[in-house]
Amino acid sequence: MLDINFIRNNPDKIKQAIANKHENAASIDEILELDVQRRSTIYACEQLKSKRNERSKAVNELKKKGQDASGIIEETKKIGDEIKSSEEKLKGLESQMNNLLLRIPNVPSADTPVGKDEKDNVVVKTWGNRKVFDFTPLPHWELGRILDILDLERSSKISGSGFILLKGLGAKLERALFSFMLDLHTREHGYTELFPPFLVNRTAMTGTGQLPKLEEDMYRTTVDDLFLVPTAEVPVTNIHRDEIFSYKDLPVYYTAYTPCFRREAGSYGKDTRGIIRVHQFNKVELVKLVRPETSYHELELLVGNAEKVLQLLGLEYRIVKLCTGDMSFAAAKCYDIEVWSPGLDKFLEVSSCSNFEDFQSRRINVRFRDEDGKIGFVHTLNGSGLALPRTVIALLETYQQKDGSIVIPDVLYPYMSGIKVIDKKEFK
RNA sequence: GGAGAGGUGGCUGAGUGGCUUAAAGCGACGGUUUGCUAAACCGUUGUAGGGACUAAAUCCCUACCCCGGGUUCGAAUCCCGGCCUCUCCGCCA
Repeated sequence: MLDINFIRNNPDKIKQAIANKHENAASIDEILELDVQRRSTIYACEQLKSKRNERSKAVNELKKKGQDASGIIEETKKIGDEIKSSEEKLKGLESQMNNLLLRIPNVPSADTPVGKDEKDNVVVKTWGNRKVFDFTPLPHWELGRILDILDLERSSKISGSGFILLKGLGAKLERALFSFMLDLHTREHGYTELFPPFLVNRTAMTGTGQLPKLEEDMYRTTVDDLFLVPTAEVPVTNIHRDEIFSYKDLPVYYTAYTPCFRREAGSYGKDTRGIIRVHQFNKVELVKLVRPETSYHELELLVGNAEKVLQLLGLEYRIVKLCTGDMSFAAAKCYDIEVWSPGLDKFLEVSSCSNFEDFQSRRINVRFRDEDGKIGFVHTLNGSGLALPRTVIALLETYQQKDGSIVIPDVLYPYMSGIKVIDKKEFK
């Protein structure tokens, strides 16, 4: 959520930013109009309350002296009625304004390229060499079928399409990967590991910005109005809601593994083969709460932490700076990390690392007190470190051999009980 | 799920309708004293919104004792609803 004072002082800047994100800017003028009404109503209402407080004291004085106060009481009753109607009016104005404010996207950072869609993103880095095969590399779903580690026919039997059933060493590889990632981020990168709830309430979902805009993309339990987490960002960022940090306690680095649940409404027919786009997947998330002046530096560090996973796994990737049109609702700046898939012959997004500045912290009311005792909103950041299915795709496809077996990268040996190759018994 | 108890400032904890501007203590911060530390003593101590002006400082007002309603001239206090915590019982991995 943007600061109403900021909107009041920079309406044109914000309208431009919204246009660059391809969202509807019409509500800015409406918000400003509501704000004027709101403030004059507050003023009127507080004048009345002040008057009432004065009268009540006078009643008490008279009663103490044993005098009759019925005149003042009658008069003050009327003030009470006026206050009530004034408060109702104010409540209406505030909820209208708030509803509009919650739907205003964040303003992109100054160095974010202005653009329409993913074609206008800018590649800022590439890492690793293109793997050369002396045979035609298979896509992961073929490898998964041959090795009997991925069974999409049976997962659709129990859940439907877009759900993954891993078997044998495929299941073990999944567990190995997120354990490896968590250990890397906690041991080498200074993150504290969390294991949060997978169901969260509506307030948490609104705090990080998934609601109200993306409700149709979330799985919701109707009886209790709880949502299955679409990313660990939601529970983790919301942990410190309504808290004030001491400057001594910042920055805060959290990492968490969770499954992620997404209905992917509106993306039917896209990436339907294999496990490129699924309704449930595993992910290790990185979340930071930092001082505002450090947040852009922290974003670079966070991207580096996520990259490290791919470097250690020896997988080719590139980093893309997203343009205004391709960026998410809440982000001010965003890098995507894309891993190379030899079987699909394209890059796949495995991480999206964003600085939200104070957009989320305003919604969830997370602040800090600096050395001078001044209070301000923290900046929040997050990024995947990494999302599992596409990492698995790249790993299987990159390390496949002619007979379909998979060579495990050595950093994973300890997590695979020393197993170095996934192969089908028939190949032995 | 049943029965009971509770939710007050950074923390502990008083407070049964106006003498509360929320007591007291602890902590934190500042000062005095001190070779240093400690102790003692003195002082300070929340958040948000609105206004005085354009900004900062300052001042004034309003709100906030879990949340939302209600009663009342007046609510931390009384009433109703909700959420959460604790204890016991039941059920359960």
